[in-house]
This record gives sequence, structure tokens and C-alpha cells, in this order.
Amino acid sequence: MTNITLKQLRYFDALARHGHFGRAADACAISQPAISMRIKELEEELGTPLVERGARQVRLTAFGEDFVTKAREILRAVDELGDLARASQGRIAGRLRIGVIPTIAPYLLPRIVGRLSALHAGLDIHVRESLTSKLLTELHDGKLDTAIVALPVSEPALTEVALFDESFVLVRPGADRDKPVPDRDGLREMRLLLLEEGHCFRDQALSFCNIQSAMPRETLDGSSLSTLVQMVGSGIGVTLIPEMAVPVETRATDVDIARFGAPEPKRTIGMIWRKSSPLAPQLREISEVVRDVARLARTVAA
Amino acid sequence: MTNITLKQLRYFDALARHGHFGRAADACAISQPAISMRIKELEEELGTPLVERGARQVRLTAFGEDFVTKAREILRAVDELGDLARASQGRIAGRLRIGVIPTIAPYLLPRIVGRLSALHAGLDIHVRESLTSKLLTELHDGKLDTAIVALPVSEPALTEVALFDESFVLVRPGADRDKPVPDRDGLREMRLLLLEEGHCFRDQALSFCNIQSAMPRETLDGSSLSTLVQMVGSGIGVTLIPEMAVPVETRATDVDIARFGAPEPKRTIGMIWRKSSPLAPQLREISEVVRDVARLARTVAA
DNA sequence: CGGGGCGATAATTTGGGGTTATGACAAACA
DNA sequence: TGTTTGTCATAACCCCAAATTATCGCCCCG
Repeated sequence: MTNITLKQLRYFDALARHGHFGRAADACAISQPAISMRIKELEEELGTPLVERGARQVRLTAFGEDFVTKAREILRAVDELGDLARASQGRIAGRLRIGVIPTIAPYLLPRIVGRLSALHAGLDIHVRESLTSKLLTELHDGKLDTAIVALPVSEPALTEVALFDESFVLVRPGADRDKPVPDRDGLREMRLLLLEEGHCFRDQALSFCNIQSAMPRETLDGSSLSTLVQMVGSGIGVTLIPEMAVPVETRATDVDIARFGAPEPKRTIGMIWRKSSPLAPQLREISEVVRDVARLARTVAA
Repeated sequence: MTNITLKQLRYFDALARHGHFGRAADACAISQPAISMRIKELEEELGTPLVERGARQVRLTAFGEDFVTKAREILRAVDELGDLARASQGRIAGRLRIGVIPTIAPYLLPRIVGRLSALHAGLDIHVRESLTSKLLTELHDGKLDTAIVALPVSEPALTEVALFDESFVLVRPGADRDKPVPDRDGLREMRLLLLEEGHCFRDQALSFCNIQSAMPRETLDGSSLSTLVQMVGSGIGVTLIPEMAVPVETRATDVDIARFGAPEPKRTIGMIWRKSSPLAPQLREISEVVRDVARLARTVAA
């Protein structure tokens, strides 16, 4: 393990440049004895002289020549470290790992990624679609920088900002078009198709109907909103979907979309990140962008 | 002009390695506050955080990851400055860190160390025995000056010189002494004991028998050639060992050693070092010595 | 031989970088 | 829900490394 310091290298670089202790010292804004001592010390550590102190001039030894080129490479590399910092500083750039729940991802993510990429050229976005519980774990483990989930998550270590509220709408077979829209109690009597266990959207829908999740119910579970809507289209039952999913999911299926009267079921979608994350300022800024994108997406949908 | 110091980089390297301020401080033989302060200072100079301080763990930021690789390059370059000094004096002296694979080390290393120490009084030899993959990593990281492994390694940044070829011989229970020597196909039918995954010698033996490593095979894996030979002695199966290992490993066990007919299995042992190493000329000279030593060892064995 | 330029050495000061002790806070625990 | 524990930050202090100024020694030159 060497004890060479960057100061020694800087002084030696200056000395090699000027061929003169006094002027090198000036260049380094130090006194002449200081540089003399540092160079001597460096030579002792290396066990070999670097400069030949002539009567009227100092000249590098052969080894000193080799040494100074290597030393300059190092000094340059160190200076570039500062640039590296400046390059990646402040601005939104580099890798951003974002997790989104499956009942949001297909409808919002393409727009988010598009907008963010357009706004921030140097941004390298990695997307992960997964259930809330898994997203939270990955957030904690540092596998994700942020996530978009339904609030609240109520984790003290996480910051959560609300993005928007979204209503749930009823999806029923096209044939039911003219029937009155059921209320939450009426809904409980119908054959309600839901996502499988683990999706927060399932719990949110159940809670609207005042049904205990644990209660054994005869429901047919679909694995994606698409599947659910397809099944509704074949007359198997009814389902709820977030309104943002309406344009995409009901495009090619004969189903009827009906809004509920008050109290309208809805959930709050938000963005979360670790309070300790150094990206926090950037993430807050990003959350503004996401909110904009979402508002746009929802006005288009409505 | 940056004020970054090598100490800061060394400490940060340690912190990145350990992911823990306290342990990193231990590794640097300083107190925990010292490293905390230095890292904080570094972050202030860079104007950007390097690590995310979680309650239970310290994690590098994306920028920290970039930074640490650059920093390590610099630290290695600085360490090489010391080598440069020694090399420029022409002599072979100072610290020499040499890595050797486990299927070579016991049979060759004592002689190598003995000879080199005798030839070069000022030489301080450090030996490391490990698998090829680990040796290559340590070579790149500047933890080793050179390594003796099976060629080829085909790394563009490394110089490789061949030292010698060594044949593999069959080790079978003493009772099989009078049976004919199997060929590579016959070998496939026998119960072949091999080193565990990761040893290059395992792969070399398998490739001789034309067996895919991935292929699920019923083999009993030993962790050293000694163990393998002992197991063969108890009649469990057969194995291959490099001929250099014969005198040491078969001394006290009732086993039969048989050479294969053509095509005889063999491998090439060579010495490797970083092309950028300032010790390159000395290492080449050392490789001549090692080659001599190996030739001597093998004629004794034969 | 005396003077001036230059680097080395000596004596002294100062602050960077270390230490120990302690605080703050989140996570784990009971 | 307190309590304990692990972990990093902060505070107060200390010391030696590395400056500074002053001076010396030396060689070349006039």
C-alpha cells in the first residue's frame, strides 16, 4: 500500500513543467521549501530520485520522465471525477427504476415513459409491473427508485404524493344496457368477477361492496382486466374497472359501461419513494409530470 | 481544480465494498466518524450524494456506482506508480503477489518460491491459491501481480506466456492394475470422480471425455485432488489427475496410475499478467525461472 | 573573491484529519 | 407500545503533517 498523495503528484507535475522549484512553488501557490520537502519525501517513498538537481537547473531523471506521464494521467482522471459529478448532477438523468401496479400500468405507462423520455434526454427508464406488496419490497431493497400504487400505503419510511383519484365503473353485458345501474347493495347480488388475490384493486372493489375479502365467495377470478371484460362480454357476470381502463379494454367487446351514482367508488393513485432516497427532489418533479400525463389521459378517456 | 484526495477515494472504495460505515472504517484501520466525515466532504465537493444512508444499510446511488469504478481505476494506477519505481531499478525486488490455481499450487509452488527467493534476495513473495475466475478478477483489480493458470484465458488486457504442457493420468484402484487402460469412451462408462464446479481442471477432464458439463451426471465431487485419490483408493471410482500431482498424491495410497494412449489428455499451463503492469519485464524474466523449475519438477516426476 | 540565484535545512505555526464521547433515529424486539 | 439495538452523524478535543518564515550552503559568474 503506497502512501503517495495527490498533492505530491501535483507538485511534481508543476516541478516537471517549470524545471524550477521556486516557480513551481509559485504555480502551486505555496512556498519553495514546501515543494522541496514534498518532492524529497516522494523520492524517499519511491526509493529512487525523480529529479537531478543541477547547479543551475533541475532536470528529470529517466525514471522521473516515466513517472510524470503516469502521474499526469492520474491527475487528469481525478479531475474528470469532478466532471462526472457535474454531468450527473441536479438534472434528471441516469437510470430511473419505476414500478407500477398492473391495473394502472397498461393505461398510463406508455404516456409516462414517452413524456419523461421526451423531457429528459439522458434518462434511462426501467419499468417493473408488479403487485403492491412486491413493489414495496423492491422499493425498500433499493431495486426500485419509485412506484405508482394506490394510496395509502402508510409506510413511515416512504414519501407518498397523491397523483389523482380515479373512479370505478361498472362493466356489464351489452344486453343489460337499459337496466338501471345497481347500487353497492345491488352489486352484491350479482355475479362479480374480480382479479385474483393480491391485487389491490380487488380489495378496493370488495370494500366498496362491503364484502370481507376473507369471506368465501363464489367468484370467478380473472388474471387481468382484459380477461375480466372478455368474460363479461360473454355474459358470465359483471365487473368493475378503473375508468382509465375503459377506452382500451372495452374497445372491441359488446359490454355496457355504467357509472355509479354517489357514493361513487374510487381510489387514489399516488407515487411513492424512500424518504432517504437522494433522488427525492427529482422524483417530486417527476411526480408533477406524471400527474399532468394522467390528467391528460383521463380527460381523453372521459 | 478539484480538491479530491486519495484518502477520500480509498475510504469510499472501502465503503462501497462493505456497504457499512463501521466495517469500512475497520478495513481502513480508522474510526467510524473519520470515514463518515470524509465521505460527507467528498459528497459536498462533488455536489451530489454518493450513498443513500438507509436506517439499516448503506447503498450506492447510481452516480456512486459510476464514481466508484472510476475511483478504483485511479487507486490502481497510483498503486502501480510504486511498481513503476521498482521496475525502473531493473531489479526484481519488493512485493510480488502471485496467484496459482489449486491443481497446480501444491506441486509447483514450493519450488517456485524457493528458487525465486534464492535468486532475488529482496523479493517478498505473497501467494494466493484460488480458482481461475477469482484470480482473473484479482489480477484486474490490482490485487495480484501475476497468476499461473491453464491457458488460454483470452483476455485482451492480459499477457499470457505458456510455461509447459502437462498430461492427465488415470488413477484407479490398485486392484485394477492389470486391466487394460480405457480410452475416452471407456472412461465415460466408469464412475468418474471430479473436482467440484468451478475448477478448470474439472472442465478439462470432462471435455476430454466429451461430456457436457451441464449434463446431469452421477459423480461424487471431491474438493481436492487428495480427497479424490483417497476415494479412488477406497474403490469408489476412478479419477484423472495432472501428472505433476502423481508423486505427492499417490504416495501412501494403493492406487494404480495409468497413462492414456493417444490422444493423450493434457492442458497448457501458463503465466499471465496485466499488459499495463510496469512489472512486465520482470514478470517475463520470472516466467523463465518458473518454466525451469517446472521442467525440473516434471523430470523428477517422470 | 564577493554577490546573487537557488535549493536545502531549521524553527515555528496551523489546520486537516484523526480520536473519543455522545446524539439521533429507525428497525427490531418483547 | 415501550425498549433495546444497530448505525450513522455531530461535537469537542487533540496531534502530527505540512505549511510558513528565516536562514544556510553552494555553485556559478562577474
